[in-house]
Amino acid sequence: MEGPSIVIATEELNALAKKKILKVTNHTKWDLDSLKGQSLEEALSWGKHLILKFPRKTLRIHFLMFGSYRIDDPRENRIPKLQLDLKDHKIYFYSCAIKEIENNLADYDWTTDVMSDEWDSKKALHKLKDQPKKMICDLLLDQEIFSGVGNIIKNEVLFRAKLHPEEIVDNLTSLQLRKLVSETQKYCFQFYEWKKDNILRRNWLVFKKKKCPVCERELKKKHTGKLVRRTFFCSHCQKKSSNKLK
DNA sequence: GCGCATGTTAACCA
DNA sequence: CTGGTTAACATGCG
Repeated sequence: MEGPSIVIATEELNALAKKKILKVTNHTKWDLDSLKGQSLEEALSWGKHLILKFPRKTLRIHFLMFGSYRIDDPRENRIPKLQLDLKDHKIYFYSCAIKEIENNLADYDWTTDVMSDEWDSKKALHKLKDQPKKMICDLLLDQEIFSGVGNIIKNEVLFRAKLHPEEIVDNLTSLQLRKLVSETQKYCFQFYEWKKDNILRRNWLVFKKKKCPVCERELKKKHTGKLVRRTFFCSHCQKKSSNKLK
């Protein structure tokens, strides 16, 4: 689950804040009995982290690849990692990593969170330039630069910015790098809107696609970069630019 | 039914 | 210490 999906989760959960938790069903390794009688104070997100603040406890939930949550409407034959029963609603978290964290959230730097009001694009640009030999397909997935960006967003951003996934920072102009950063934020918010409207998949331009939507050539599918993550790209529209003017 | 994939961490080894 | 590899986690899809 990627950053924008976590933001949607916080919105759905915040609608249930301040309601007393009547029952806790816990399959994590943490002792969460004390949540009973408390209520969710606030749900926040940092990148792909979902942070649940309770008066005397703070949990961090990471959905990894396969995790999910439901509000009411539980999955059949599945034991949730954590279930919180309120008076009128039940909240279920499935196959996720749940961790109790310190209540002070000062460890989180929201300037790196692409979905945050505090997102600092200049800082991201500098961090890119600090790693001139790295491929941009890897840098986009670096949670210390673009917290919340995942592999789907990476694919779509690279196509929109017309950049080759295996391009290294050194070979890009400052303009191209700024474009990369701005397209990332722009697409993250687009992802968020489409996801809410349930039309995310149908708007993918390259992810899991066969043909380039612009030139109609066959897309390349390759596991790129040091991270070896799946990348769909058009080698005609996303050319390497080794001799660009700086 | 197999193999892979919207992801991260930790153990292990060179 | 650094960097690379592997496993673990656990589910849906083609």
